[in-house]
Amino acid sequence: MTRNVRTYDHFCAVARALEQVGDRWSLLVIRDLLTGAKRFTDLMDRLGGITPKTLSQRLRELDDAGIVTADREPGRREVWYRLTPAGADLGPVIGTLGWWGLRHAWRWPQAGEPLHAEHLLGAAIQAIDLATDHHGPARWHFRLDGADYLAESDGHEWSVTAKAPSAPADVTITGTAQALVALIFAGSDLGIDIKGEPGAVERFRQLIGTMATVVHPA
Amino acid sequence: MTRNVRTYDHFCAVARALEQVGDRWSLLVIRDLLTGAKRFTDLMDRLGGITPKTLSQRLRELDDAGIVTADREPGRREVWYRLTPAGADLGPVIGTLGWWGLRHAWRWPQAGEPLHAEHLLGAAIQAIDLATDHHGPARWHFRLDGADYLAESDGHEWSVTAKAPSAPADVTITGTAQALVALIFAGSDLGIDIKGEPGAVERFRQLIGTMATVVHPA
DNA sequence: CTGGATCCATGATGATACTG
DNA sequence: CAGTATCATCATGGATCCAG
Repeated sequence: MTRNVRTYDHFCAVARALEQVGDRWSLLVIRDLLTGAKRFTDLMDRLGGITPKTLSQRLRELDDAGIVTADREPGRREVWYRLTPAGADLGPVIGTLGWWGLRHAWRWPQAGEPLHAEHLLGAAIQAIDLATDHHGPARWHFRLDGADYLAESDGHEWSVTAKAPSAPADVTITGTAQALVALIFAGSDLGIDIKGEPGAVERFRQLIGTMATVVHPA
Repeated sequence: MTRNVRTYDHFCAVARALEQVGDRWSLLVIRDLLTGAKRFTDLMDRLGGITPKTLSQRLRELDDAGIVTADREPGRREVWYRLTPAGADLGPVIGTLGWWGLRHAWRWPQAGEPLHAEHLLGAAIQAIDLATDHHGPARWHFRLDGADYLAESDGHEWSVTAKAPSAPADVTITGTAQALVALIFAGSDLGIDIKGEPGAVERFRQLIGTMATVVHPA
């Protein structure tokens, strides 16, 4: 199988970018690597519906393009895929795409549709960043479905990382991704535990509902 | 032929957005409509390599998605395609994609590669916006290969429109797109005529070369 | 001449099963 | 765990043709 070298042959930066990341699934692979390195099967889990053939092909193409690298260590079975600096620079592309999708192509969770916490958190953070005037620092530790996520802002830029915080967070949220949807869209605390200083918890509660206010349900 | 309903079935704003605009050519159609309404054959010209079948299919899909509308007037042969407000909201997506492409996937113009002035201008404006600290207003009128373009900034946001300015511009640049490439990348004035107040012309000259400084040639 | 539609060839993707 | 092999299907490209 040779590299998919389908090009547009336009003298245009947008076309050049799409030649690298415009194939089906490519940007979703990058989306899932933005929160940290993942193994092949981690990606298979999150990219519900992709076939192993397509995933390995995309990873190889992204590697060739200098967007992804594969960490292989002798004596270890696992291969960890992570973004290169050029790959990490695609963050704003995913960000603007998600922001548009949130406002113009949203749909309520469908029956049987996989619900991954980090996809939800990515959209929530994007909505807070672009639709509120909150620009203070924040560190929120989510423990959802048994996995840890750290959402933090330095006052300018937000990030979501799939790991437990090394230093204590302002707010710790424990529960399921499903229950977090209910908190965001209905303000319901059912199945969610929120801990932290009263002021920080209050700020979190105010901000986390932002996503519900910008969605244009289809 | 039925609508291409291929979905990802992820509960994720990025995936939802890609279901609407992730098909091959879709974002390039939108790129070319960002500078103003175009006819079918205008788009065929700019989207070098697309087949009429694919273009009409994409336009129909984007229409169904509420991103594009077709203006048909009785007694007029032409159909003018333009972006809806939701379509215009994709501007930042094209912008970040082009900005990434400029830095990480640039390539010098290839022999026989079509060179369209508006694609060049879009990238130049993006580079000036993100790589300089120039945030004053500007109005530049380009007349390239016989077509008019207005690039303007209100001090916050840049835009490129494929039309002659209604009010006088600060600077008027006349020549070919090919010669503009030489100006940007080599500082060469050959084949380019620049008119305007000395201060405005000087600012233009300083800024227009920005693109050359951020490119990472492949 | 614009705005497509049609036919066929090819190549990309999907489904399923299987392996080092 | 990290893929590959095989087969089926569907989207896209190339060329051509046609209606208003």
